[in-house]
Amino acid sequence: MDQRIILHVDFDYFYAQCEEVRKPDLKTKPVVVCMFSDRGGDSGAVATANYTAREFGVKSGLSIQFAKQKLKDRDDTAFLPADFEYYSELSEKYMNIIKKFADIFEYVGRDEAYLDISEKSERSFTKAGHIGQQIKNEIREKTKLTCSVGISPNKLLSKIASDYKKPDGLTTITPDDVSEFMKKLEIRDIPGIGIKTEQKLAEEHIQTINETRNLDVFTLINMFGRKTGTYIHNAIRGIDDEPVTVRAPTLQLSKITTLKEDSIDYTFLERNMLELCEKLHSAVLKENKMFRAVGIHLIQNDLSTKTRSRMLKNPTLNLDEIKKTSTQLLKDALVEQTIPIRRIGVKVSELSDLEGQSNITSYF
DNA sequence: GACTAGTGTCGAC
DNA sequence: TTACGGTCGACACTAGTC
Repeated sequence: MDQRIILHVDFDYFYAQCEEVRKPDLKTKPVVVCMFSDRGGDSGAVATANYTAREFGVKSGLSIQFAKQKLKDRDDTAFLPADFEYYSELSEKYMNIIKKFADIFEYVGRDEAYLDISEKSERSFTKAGHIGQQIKNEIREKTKLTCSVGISPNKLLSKIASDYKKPDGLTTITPDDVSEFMKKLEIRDIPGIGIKTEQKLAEEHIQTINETRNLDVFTLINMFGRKTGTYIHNAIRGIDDEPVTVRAPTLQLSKITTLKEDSIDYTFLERNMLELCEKLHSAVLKENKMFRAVGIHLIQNDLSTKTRSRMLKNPTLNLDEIKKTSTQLLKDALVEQTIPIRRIGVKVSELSDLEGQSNITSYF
């Protein structure tokens, strides 16, 4: 097979950079973009923080309270509520700048994308490097933002590469570099290997990529299942065949909220659930989808989760169907419930496009 | 066995 | 020392059906 050249672009601390765009004087201050929960006060988590805030140990995922603690000596810190609509708007604009450099463009999230540039780079890593630099330059000129770019023979390595030097980095891994490059990595640098996988390996006294290499694929499959085991076996060797493809249509939509207070009271939970159903239904209409499954998600106050779901007879976009099914699932789930619920959510899945359907109906 | 439905877990952003 | 969001996709595992 011909050499592929894949490029991964990742905007640095994207949400915080977006805030700096509309308020440039933030640039000299610590900026923490927060997702406040409905519980009020400082309940919630950090979405992202700029590098000034990171110097104080603040990073995404931390509780807002903890972040405030760490930044208590910087009274100029901006703790801003996340404005996802605004970030999405900018993201769309910025992605359009990048798109034209790609043979195939894959949008991954507001702040990242994969580009297959095999043809455009004429399969030369030198030329690919020039393209990477061009992308960074154009983004900087047109948006004042910095991004980090990774270039390699596959998606996995390009993602690792874009993360390797941040912010404002450009890292290329040629096929000849792969083996040396992998040696420098920690297990957790591999996308898809998180805390649980790391712990499970540690239980077997496996702490490094090199030690993991000593496990044969059957052992890994035994530990993690067929797909995950095979994935890990390949990933630690820098092997990945996933093609860059245009983003697949959404498979599920959901709404979740943190309750004002922990509860096991059906009436209270139902009231919150019905509100979520309304919001979810709006999202379904906006996306022009029909659904054929409804599910609920309960997070108990020890952070353990309970989910219930049900397939419907036919695809529908009826709000009452969501309400009826989710409240019934809630009722069933609460039988013998002793642990109070902290967060509650509702989801629709098995989505299908309404567009084709409505065309057919209007045809008759 | 292949397939579907349902529950729970993990990981990424 | 703790503190803890919302959304989505992938997959493991189990049970039931044909």
